[in-house]
Amino acid sequence: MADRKAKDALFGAFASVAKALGNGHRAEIVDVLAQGERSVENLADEISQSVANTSHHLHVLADVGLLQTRRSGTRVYYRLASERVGELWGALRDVAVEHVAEIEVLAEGYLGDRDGVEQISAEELAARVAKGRVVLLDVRPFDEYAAGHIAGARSTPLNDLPRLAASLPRSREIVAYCRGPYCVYADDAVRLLRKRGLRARRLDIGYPEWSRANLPTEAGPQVVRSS
Amino acid sequence: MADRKAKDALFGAFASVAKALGNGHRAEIVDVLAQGERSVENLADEISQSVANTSHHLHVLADVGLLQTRRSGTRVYYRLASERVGELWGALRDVAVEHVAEIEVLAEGYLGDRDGVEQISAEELAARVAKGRVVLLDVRPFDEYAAGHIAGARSTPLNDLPRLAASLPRSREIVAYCRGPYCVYADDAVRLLRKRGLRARRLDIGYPEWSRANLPTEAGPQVVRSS
DNA sequence: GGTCTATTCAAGTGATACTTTGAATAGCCG
DNA sequence: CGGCTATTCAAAGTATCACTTGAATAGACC
Repeated sequence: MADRKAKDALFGAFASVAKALGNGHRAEIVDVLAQGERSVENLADEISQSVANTSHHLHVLADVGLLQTRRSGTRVYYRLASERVGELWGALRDVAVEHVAEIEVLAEGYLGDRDGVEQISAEELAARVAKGRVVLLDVRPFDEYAAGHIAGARSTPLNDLPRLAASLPRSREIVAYCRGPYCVYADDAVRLLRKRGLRARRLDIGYPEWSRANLPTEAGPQVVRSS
Repeated sequence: MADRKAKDALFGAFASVAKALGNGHRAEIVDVLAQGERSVENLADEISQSVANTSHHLHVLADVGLLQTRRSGTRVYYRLASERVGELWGALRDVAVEHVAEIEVLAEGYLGDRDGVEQISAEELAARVAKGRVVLLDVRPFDEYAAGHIAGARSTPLNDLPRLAASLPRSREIVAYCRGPYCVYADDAVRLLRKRGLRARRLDIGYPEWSRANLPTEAGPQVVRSS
């Protein structure tokens, strides 16, 4: 084949995208950015890295085109370059969960024992929300809620949950959701609510997956901020 | 956060899948295996690498769980661990095409000038096949055709095409397809047919994408082998 | 000018990735 | 069993890259 070199170059370019995602910190960055844009400092804090190092990783992702930036005053905000990048991240995570043996163990190590954290599927939740049978709590930080949330959800950041738990109805089931299937927030929320005797489950996916499935969403602080 | 280490480990495991795909040769291997299982020797030949090196790369992919093997006599056959791996590869390629700037150039370098290689979308083809308006040619190697092909397609490996071109009808449009949107076979076929004055276009995707879209397929050499 | 944020640079650290070679293994065939 | 083939393994060679840190710089705002 005369064009072996050209073929290698083309597939090398395809592989460059995978290479950019092939680092734990960068994977985490993409996971966070799937919730919405973030400043460098904010991201650095989220992934527990120095600003310089975070900036470096952001450039690796931006150089292959996975991220875009916006400047506002002294801050630079990064976001996923398109919806498809979020889909790719989701596909990558799903394949990892299905095929990487140790993930089950690592997930339990991070999320804790999931006995007692019952899950509810997106289909079932969608049906129940439509019938008004469920109190739906978005337990992510408020900014992420404001950037977009499941239709009908109420913002209840994890910090505020202990205070607000008393006001939740005992007669209806409570469902909590957060960033994704491997985010701790909803698990923690469910454990807290159950300890107080409330009926609570967590959605088995997060907001980005819900949104990508074209299920109903809203944006902006339309529901009263819990503060 | 007390569980920073656990979180790093979990996301590191997610990233390990991307790392495995982060090499041109391995990306090419996955692309080939999306057509069906292959022996090591066969793959080595396809990607123009030594058997030992190919075996090494196969193990990298198999170690993270992306591939599975089957032994038959003295040969070992590798295949994608699941349909989802093929989807992941497709998502990766799509994101690369959309966001990696140089891919357009590299693709032209490999596929050649695509003026004169008109494309047809899957939707349009599906409609036309249903109405019998199209002669559909699978220009991949026969084994891949036998493993699965678009319903109604005829196997016409590129090598055999010059000989068979004369028997193709001038009254109907001819559509060729192959392994994927960045496979040369269909482009070469269209150029050859056009040179002979036939009306030919290429499908803008390949068999794996068609199959994943749940469009009609068949398996086995049901249509007479062109040989 | 002073402050804040982000980027860049230089440097250290450590290691990893890819390929080739030659030998070893495992199964087939006569 | 002995010879054959296909694949794997181990080791070595090669090259280079990846990640992190701390300090310097640049740009924007007040």
